[in-house]
Amino acid sequence: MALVQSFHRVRALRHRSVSDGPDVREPSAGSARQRRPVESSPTYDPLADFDQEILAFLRDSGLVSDDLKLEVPKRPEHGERAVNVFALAKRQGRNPNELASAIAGSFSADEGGAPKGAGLQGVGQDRFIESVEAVTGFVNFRLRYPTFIPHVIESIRGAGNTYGRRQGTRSRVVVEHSSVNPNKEWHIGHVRNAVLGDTVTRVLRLSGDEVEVQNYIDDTGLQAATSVYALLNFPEPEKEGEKYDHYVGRLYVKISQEFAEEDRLQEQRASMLLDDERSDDDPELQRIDARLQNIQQRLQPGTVRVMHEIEAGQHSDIINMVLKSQLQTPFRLRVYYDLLNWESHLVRSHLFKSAMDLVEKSPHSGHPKDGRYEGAFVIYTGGTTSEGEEKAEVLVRSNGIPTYVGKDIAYHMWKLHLLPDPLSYVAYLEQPNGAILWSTSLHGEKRPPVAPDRVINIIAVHQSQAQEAVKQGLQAAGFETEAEKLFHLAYGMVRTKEGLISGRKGTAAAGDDVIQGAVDAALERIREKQSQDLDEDEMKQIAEAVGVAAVRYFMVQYNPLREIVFDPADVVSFDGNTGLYVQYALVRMYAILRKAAEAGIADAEVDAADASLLQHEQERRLAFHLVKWPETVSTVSRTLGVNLIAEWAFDLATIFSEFYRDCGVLNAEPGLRESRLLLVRTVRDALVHACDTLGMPVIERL
RNA sequence: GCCCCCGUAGCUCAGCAGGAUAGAGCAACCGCCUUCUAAGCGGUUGGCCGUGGGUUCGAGUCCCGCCGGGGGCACCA
Repeated sequence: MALVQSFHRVRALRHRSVSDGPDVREPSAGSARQRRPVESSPTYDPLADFDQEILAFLRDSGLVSDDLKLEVPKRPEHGERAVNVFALAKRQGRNPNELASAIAGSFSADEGGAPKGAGLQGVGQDRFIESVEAVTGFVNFRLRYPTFIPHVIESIRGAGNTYGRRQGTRSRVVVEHSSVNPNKEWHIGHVRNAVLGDTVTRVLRLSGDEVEVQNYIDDTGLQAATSVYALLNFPEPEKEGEKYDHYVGRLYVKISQEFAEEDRLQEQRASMLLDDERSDDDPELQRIDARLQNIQQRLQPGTVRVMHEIEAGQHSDIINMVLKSQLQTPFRLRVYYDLLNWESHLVRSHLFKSAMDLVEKSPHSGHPKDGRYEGAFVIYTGGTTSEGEEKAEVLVRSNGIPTYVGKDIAYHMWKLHLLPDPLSYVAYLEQPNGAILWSTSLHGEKRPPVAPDRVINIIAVHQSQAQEAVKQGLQAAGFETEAEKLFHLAYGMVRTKEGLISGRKGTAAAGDDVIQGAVDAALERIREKQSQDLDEDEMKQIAEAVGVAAVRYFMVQYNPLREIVFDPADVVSFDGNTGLYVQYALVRMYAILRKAAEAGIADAEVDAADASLLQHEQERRLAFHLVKWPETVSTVSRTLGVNLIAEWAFDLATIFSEFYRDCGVLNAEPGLRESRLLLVRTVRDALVHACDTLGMPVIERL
C-alpha cells in the first residue's frame, strides 16, 4: 500500500521534474503558481502570514505532497523558518539533499517578490520570503524584513489586547484551582496552585476561550471541622494584627498535634504495660491514659460532631470569616475567581444521591453480594484484580458512607452538567478588580445549564490516581465523551530544603509571609538605590508591584509537573531570570517614551514613522520574537505549560536589552528616531500584554 | 510488590509534536556607566542530557530494562 502510494508520488513528481535543479527555472513552474489568496480577514498573526507564503510556495513547487511542519531554526544563519525533508525524501526514495535543493531551486525571488518598501499590496505574493536555501536536508527560509517589520508593527497595533487570540471557535472551559481547605492560612504550595490556575485562565481567555474559574470550598471536611472545634472550645487571644486565617490556623496546628500524638501515646502505653515493674496506678501511665482519653473521648467525637453540624449548615459564620481572610492572599496576587462551590451545598442539595441514581442505571455499576466489595455500591472499571475479581471502584461503602471518589464523581457530574443543577447562585463579594465573586447557594437564582467543553483541575500530583479514578468511573457509568473533557493539571509539590511542607505540622511557609518578604526586600532595594525622585507612596506602590511580580514569576517559570525546591532567597532575588528583569525592561521602554514626549516628539509623528527603516540586527530580532507570541499562546493553551509564557517575556526583555545597548533611540537621526520609537512602543505594548497574561503588575519607573 | 511523575553545567531550571553545533539564570573570574535608569550589557570557566539496550536517515525527546529522588497504591479525605 505504502509502496503504491509512493510510486504514484514519484510518477507525479517526474512530470514536474522541470524544477529539479537549482539552476532550472522553467517558466511553467512559475506560472503554475496560482496563489490562493489567504483569508482577507486580519489574523494578526504575522508569522502565520509568513508561513502561509511558505506553504503556498511548497505546494506550488509541486515537489511536496504532504504538509510539512515548519520549524524555527536554532541558528540564525539558517533563516527564520525551515522545513526538513528527510521523511519526505525517504518516502519518495530520493536523496534528502537533492530534494531540498530541488525545492529551494524552484523559488525565484524576482517573480513574486515585491520590491523593497512596496507596501502591502498583493497579500499572498512573496512579500515576506527573501530567499530559500537548501542545506543538508533542510530548506531554509529567510524573512524579508523591510516588508515584514512594518507588517508586524501594524498587526500588533491592530490586534491590541487580542494579540495572540486564535482563529476559530470559542470553547467553554471550567478551571478549578486553589480549593484550599477553609481552616488555616495559605502556604506556599497553595500559592503555586493559584498562580498556575490563574495564569492558565488568563492564557485561555486570551486565546479566546470562555473560562469560568471555580474555587471548591471543602467546608465539610475534617480539617475545617477541626479548626472550628478548636476555635469554639480552646480559643486563645489573637495576636496583635494577626490575620484571622493565621489565628485559626494556629489553633488548628495545636489541636492537630494532639491527634498526631495519639499513636505515639498508644505505643508508649503498650510498652509500659509490658513492663512488669510498673503497676496500674503508675502515675506516668495514668497521665498517658488521661491524655488518650481526652483525645479519644473529647477531641475526636467533638470534631466529628462539629463536622456534622457544618454539614447541617451551622458555623458558616466562622468558615466565612476564615475564607474571606484567606482570599486576601490570592487577591493580593491578582488572582480572582468566578464561583465558590461549597461542598456543604453539594451535600445538602442531595446532588450525591441523584448522581448515584444515575450511575445506578449503568450496567457497569452494582452491589456485590459477596467478595471483598460485599455490601458496597461499586462501579466496575474493567479488568480483574490479582484475586480474580472484577476491578471496581467503591462509590458508597457498605456502611452507607460515600467514598471520596464517589463524591468526586458526583461533583464532576455536576461540573459537566450531566444532571439537573439543584443549586442556586448568589453574589458573595466584590473582588478588588471589581468583579463579583459568586457562590453556590441553596436558595436564590438559578442559572441556565451550560455544559463546558473542557474541565481543567489544578490539583497537586499526589491526587493523580484519584483524578484518574474519577475519569474511569465516569467512563464506566457511560459518560465516555464527557469524561474525555476532564483534564488534570498535576503540578509538583513545593518543598523546602528541609523537606516536604506540611500544613498540619505547621511547617509550611505561609503564602502571606513569602509575599510580604518579597515586597519588603523590594522596598529595601528601592530605598538603597534612590535612582529616581520617588516619594514614600510611590516607593511602596512600586515595591508591592515588584514583590507580587516576583512571586508570580517564580511560580510560573518552572514546568508545572516539576517539583519546586523553594528557597525564599530565590523569590527575593532580583537578578537575572526573574519578574523584575521583565519589569525593568519595561521601565526602560517607558523612560524612552516619556523622554521622547518631553522632547516634543508627537505621537502622530511616531504613528507615521517608516518602520521599514528598522533593519538593525537587534531590531529584526525584536520583530521576529514578537511574532512568536501567537504560537506560544496556542501551545500553552493546549499543553498548559505556562512556563513558556514567562520564557517568551524573558526572552523579549533580553533582546530588548541588547537593542537598548546597540541602538540609541532618542539620539538617532530624525526619521530613524521615530521609527525606533514606534518599535519601542510596540515592544512595550506586547510585553505589557504578556505581563497581563502572567498576572504581573507593570511598573513605569523604578 | 504494583502504578504515576522527575533525573540535563557546581546550584536552580528551559528544551513546546524526534531534526542542524543541547540553552538560560545563579554562583566564580575578567571587563563596560561624560551617552535613553548598570536591578543592565559583554566575555571566560563549566555537559558521556542517571545508566544499559532498542526503534529511526536522525534520540535529551519515543519504547524496554536497571539505578536514584518524590508521590500514590485501603470500603481514608
